[in-house]
Amino acid sequence: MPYIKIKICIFNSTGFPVIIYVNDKVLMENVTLRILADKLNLSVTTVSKALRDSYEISEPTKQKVRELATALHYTPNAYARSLRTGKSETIGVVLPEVADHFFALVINGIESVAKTAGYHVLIYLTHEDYNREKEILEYIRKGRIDGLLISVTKETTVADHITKFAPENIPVIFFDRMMEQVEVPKVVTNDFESCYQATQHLLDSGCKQINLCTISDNLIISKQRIAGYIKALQDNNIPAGKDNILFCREDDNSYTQIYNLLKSENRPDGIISLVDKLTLPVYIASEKLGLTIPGELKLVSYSNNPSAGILNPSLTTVSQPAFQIGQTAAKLLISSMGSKRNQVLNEVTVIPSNLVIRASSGQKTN
Amino acid sequence: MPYIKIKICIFNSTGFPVIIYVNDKVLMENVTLRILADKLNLSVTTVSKALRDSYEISEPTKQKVRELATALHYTPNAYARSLRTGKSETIGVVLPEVADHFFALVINGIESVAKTAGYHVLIYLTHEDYNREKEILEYIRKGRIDGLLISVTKETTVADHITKFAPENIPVIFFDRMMEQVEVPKVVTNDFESCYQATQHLLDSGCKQINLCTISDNLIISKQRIAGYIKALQDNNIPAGKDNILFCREDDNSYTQIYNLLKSENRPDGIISLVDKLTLPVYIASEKLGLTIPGELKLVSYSNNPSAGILNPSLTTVSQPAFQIGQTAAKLLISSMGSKRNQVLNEVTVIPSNLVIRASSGQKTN
DNA sequence: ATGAAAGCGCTAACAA
DNA sequence: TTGTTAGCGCTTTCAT
Repeated sequence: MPYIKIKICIFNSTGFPVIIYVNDKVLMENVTLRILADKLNLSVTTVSKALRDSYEISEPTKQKVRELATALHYTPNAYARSLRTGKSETIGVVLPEVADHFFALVINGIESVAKTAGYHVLIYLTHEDYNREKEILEYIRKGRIDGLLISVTKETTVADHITKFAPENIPVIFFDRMMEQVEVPKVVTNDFESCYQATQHLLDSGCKQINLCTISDNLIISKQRIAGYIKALQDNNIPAGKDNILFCREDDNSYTQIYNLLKSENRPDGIISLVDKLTLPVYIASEKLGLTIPGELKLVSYSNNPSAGILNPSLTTVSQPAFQIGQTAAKLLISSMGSKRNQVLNEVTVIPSNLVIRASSGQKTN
Repeated sequence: MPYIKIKICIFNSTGFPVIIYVNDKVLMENVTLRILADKLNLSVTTVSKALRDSYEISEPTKQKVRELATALHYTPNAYARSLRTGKSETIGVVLPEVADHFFALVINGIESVAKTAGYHVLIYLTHEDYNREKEILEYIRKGRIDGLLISVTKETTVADHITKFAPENIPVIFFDRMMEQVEVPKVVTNDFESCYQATQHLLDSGCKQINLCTISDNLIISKQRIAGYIKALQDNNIPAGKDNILFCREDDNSYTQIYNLLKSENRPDGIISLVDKLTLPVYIASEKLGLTIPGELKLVSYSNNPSAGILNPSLTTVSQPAFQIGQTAAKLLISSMGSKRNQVLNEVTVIPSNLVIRASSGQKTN
């Protein structure tokens, strides 16, 4: 016997399917409050209130409504609700890059909080491009998000595109890469202190000449780290100059630069790497040159890479509280979205980084 | 003279600010089509059509409308438009983890395509938790997204939560971690072939006994890689058994397991690591045991880590086309959202992985 | 305790 | 070429 399938679709005025029958069985029905109301002989208002557990509605009615709603898999239409209430239960996250362990962990933190609080997370990547950042903010400023978390690009120097969110009543919070001149809350880590601490640690381990390796950039966080490094040296009466800082431009061959540094006459006996990706080059260059770590060269690196402990020798790191930064920023944002039209203050939350001492800095074996 | 600031806000019925005056200057006005229409003595319809460059509207009118719109920074209200059209210009991405270089690159690929096509990207993380995946899909099924890109958790074995999207007319596409039984397009890489190729490569380099190292899991992609490995051995008349596969459970100390393997009587002379994070342990264990790579042990690893080339010796990798997978999946999704109610076919797009031969597998010096 | 009516801002069918 | 009208699905007064 041949199988005959009859499918009937009923569309609404917009051309959207409302009911689909397949062989007389209702396959899908776009369940709205209206439909629930009709089936129960109630008004839309009552159903709406019942589902939101209003005190105005009697218990038996609520019961009936809830039952039917779950039976028909009712889910409120997000657009309609948002249009009416002006809220979207969505927070926007704008950041330079997601293929970076630090930012990835921040996103995890944000997402965990958002999920718990019932918020959705829209993510936009700037790829360190200021124009793209501007474009994105323009694009999401109206109606898509209830709040914004942002970590600016290295290029960002003016903040017009960010301050525009205030009049829209969309709270903004900076995380990690903030702009001092914008009066919104900021969640950052203690870059000055952590680098001061790292420097002091190397000095305590016996280093006489410590170099900094970084990628050239304009970020406040880099400047603060450098300042912390210089301050620590000064406090120990060691002259510090710009020539002790190695800027490895991203497009250059950073390995060669590091190799040359370690090969030179006055090579350092201590290195602080401000970025993760310069760590491996230091290890390999040292091995090539027969320099032992931590014997002849001590190393500390900013890193959130879980393989730090497994390197040989294990790597002393300054590890940033990425997950907590994300969590904290998200919590602050969500609570400031709750308070109606109360612009939150220009407060800075500092979550300290951890100096995790392992073998590469010489105070611990293995 | 004291500075007096007078701020007047006018709210609409919902309690939202419509106009804000500060000292008689309009600071903000929630610009809608209605406001544009009133100021220009036109109807809302005309303005709407003009802004969408309709052929029905005269050029001078369009001109006027556009001018005022940009002058007042008009942006259409996304909720209202979505409610009316049933489209949100948003695609949802559900995946296990973002702090994983592979997935991070996939997201970059998706985002690049979405951005170009004018789509927003909602990201949800499952953290390998099936229940969370189910919850998330339930949560976004109504009205938030126009299309879904998903890579399932290791735990996911049933697909009810995914098939529910078809009747909502929301196209779904799998990327990387797909489910064979669900009839939607899939974008994957050639796991069987790539592992076959890696195995053959090691055999060609002179290996007699090749072991596989992986984390125990149920993913199809892992099974396919293992199958490819076994097939290659068979094709070379080498017996292959499960005992040549080392399962490093995530919670165990994988380093110790690898160390013991390399220390044992019948240690392998070739290793294929199916996951990035087992690479460094192999390097370190070899060094501890005085085994030279590639002399006594040849190594290939699945990895998207950019530092593969910088390891010593440089690491031969199977690198997955993560970015392209993201791009392709997003393109397919967007094109299938364009075609009205035409369910796309159950097609599988395979984007091949690359075997990047470097020093660790012995066919290349340096 | 329940319901009628208005309207969020937009688009689309249908006049004029 | 422009305007009138209706309505997407929901929440929120304000009756009843």
